[in-house]
Amino acid sequence: MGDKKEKRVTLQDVAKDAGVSRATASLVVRGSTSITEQTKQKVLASMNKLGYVYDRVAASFRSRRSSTVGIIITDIGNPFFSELLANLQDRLDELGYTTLLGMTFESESKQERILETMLEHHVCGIIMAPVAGTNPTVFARLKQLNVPCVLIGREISGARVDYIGTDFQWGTKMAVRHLADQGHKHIALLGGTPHTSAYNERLAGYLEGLEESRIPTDQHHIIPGPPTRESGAVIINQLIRQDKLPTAALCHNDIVALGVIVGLRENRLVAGKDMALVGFDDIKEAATANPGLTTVAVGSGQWGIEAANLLHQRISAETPAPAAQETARIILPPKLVIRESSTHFMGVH
Amino acid sequence: MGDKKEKRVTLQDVAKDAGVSRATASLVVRGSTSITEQTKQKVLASMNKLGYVYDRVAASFRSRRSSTVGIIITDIGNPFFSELLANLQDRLDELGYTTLLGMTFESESKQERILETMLEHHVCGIIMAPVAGTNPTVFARLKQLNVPCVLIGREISGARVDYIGTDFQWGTKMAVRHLADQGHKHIALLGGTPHTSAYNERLAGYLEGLEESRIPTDQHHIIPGPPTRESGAVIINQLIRQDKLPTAALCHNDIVALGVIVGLRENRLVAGKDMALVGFDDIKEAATANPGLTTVAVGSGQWGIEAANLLHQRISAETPAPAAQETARIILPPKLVIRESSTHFMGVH
DNA sequence: TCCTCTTAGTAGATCGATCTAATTATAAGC
DNA sequence: GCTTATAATTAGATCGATCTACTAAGAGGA
Repeated sequence: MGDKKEKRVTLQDVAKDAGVSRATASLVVRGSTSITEQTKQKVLASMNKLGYVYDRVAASFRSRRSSTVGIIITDIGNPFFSELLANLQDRLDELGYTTLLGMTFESESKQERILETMLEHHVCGIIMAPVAGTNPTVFARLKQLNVPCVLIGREISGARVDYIGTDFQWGTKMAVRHLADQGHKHIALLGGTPHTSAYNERLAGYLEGLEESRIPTDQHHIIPGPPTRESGAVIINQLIRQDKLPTAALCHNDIVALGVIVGLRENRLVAGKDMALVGFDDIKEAATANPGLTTVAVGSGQWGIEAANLLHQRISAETPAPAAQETARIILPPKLVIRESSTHFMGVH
Repeated sequence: MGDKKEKRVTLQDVAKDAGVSRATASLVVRGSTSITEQTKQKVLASMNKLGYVYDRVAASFRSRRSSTVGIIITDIGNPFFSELLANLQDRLDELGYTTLLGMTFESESKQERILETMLEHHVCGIIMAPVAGTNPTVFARLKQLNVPCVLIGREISGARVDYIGTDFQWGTKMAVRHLADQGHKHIALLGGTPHTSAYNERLAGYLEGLEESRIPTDQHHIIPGPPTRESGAVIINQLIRQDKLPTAALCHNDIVALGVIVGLRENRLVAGKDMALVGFDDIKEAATANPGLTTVAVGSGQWGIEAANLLHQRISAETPAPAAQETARIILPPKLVIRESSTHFMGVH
């Protein structure tokens, strides 16, 4: 009958019911140690009785702190990111953070809008896979506002920010040498967004690997492209039309490689047999694809956990001298996982 | 030198600089129409000059409103959910919402904790794929707190909440009939979490399809299991050990089907040839798998968009009489997508 | 007994926007 | 010119928890 005003239950109400002050009730919700077990129970009982819901908005408004973390990724359509995100989110959850999610779809303007909104929400930290060509000034801004930030997978030159990634160069070199060991002389580098650290490192590793194997580089076999399945298929069709098909290819990542498999199939060619293939990331699908995809495993799940831990450390730190703080650079070692796509070649080298 | 206090720039500061009142400045940030272009420009200029950052926390604290929406999914490891999430998030972004993300990994206690935290954050709405066996009282609670909620893919009996899904029963029936049309008499139903609406509907469609095709049901060919790749492989190995392999199988979803393909391969059997296979969802991988996976497309992307639109509508509505409100039930039609996995059977029926 | 030290609890100000209700400028009608 | 209606702007209260600084009550030591 009397649901007139429907006022929210506040700490004030709880305190009154429990016969303590608002401040004491506040200390109870925050788990302060300087509260007797007895009063604590009294307050908890009242909270229960009245159906109290903690108001994080009010709390973080007053305290100028929050327990929310922003995660910004380019596109969850790539399973690499879903696997990363699952672990990241899970770990952040364990650490007591709530996550705000943003997806940029590789658009810098979208990224800036998302960042701005997250700042408006007072996130206490940000974990992001930056879009290609991100303006490093945004990181200066974050530093100025004292919001720690961890980059994953892509470094931005000029940004003094924590970074988690793998040794793309070494991983790529391993892959090239593996293909060279199989006798390949025509090894392409397919896909990838130029002007990103992740691409440049791969390119360097690719060139280095070729050189060490004394294979001349062929500019026609270095074909960048968006990191998508479609892109892989498109590139293969293009190579076939130009009659420039290499005997082996190193793909920017696994989904590009999976696209390449499809592109080959469209042309009645069989990945692995007609062309050796190596991917990058080791997403789940790589193991179950047909043929099984040889790939450079980077441990995406581990990245997520490390990123969460590192950010937590930054947030928890007192940061008395934010300027003097060293940035961390966590490089997880890549590992070549050999499957059928690179070991069943039946063509002519 | 003088970065002593580092006070945040507030609307007050902006107002003073622009020579207007705090209230006016507030109206400007909110894009009120009853502000002259002239004063608006003055205020915007001051905001720019002082580097003002809108404080959404303070705003939503005062207004008891927020522009954040909670998304709760079970596991982003399933590409079905990543595709859904990408579209959902994108649409919500367009509508001006920020998303809080939670992952339950099918744990009800986790789900309850996540929900609670989101309520503490004053989300203005929730979109969720509920875990199996979700207690309907949580929805009553949401209704009481006046937080609209849209369920996706799973209905909870007893919960009067909006729902978006597909006609699982019809989709499954179509798939069974397709297999029956190919001459199959032993069609299994593999994977899926019992006691969920999504499973029950499929089961009903499966039984109905068999009946219409005058195929007797075989309890040994109804094998539930978690909706994961691993599960698909495990089930197949189990069937082979028991020498109960059907000639065709309808899988709970695509990743189970992909797991089945792997399980078959482990036993030197070829999906499509030795056993016909139909999945559910039509994730991207279904098209590029080998063999291409016949599946029931449900338009996951569309679900996301519809869910966002519906929630937006609920949030925007005045909801003068929340109790009288009808719940929406949006059922997007499923579509059978036929690929090689169900059309190249070479065994004995 | 008196003083100090620690522990448990509290009063009152405060964070920064938005709300309500009122005020002042501007236009419109006669 | 004067009233009335409408548009533009504003003062001051307010949301609910946390913070700062303070008090009260015991504990322990000399």
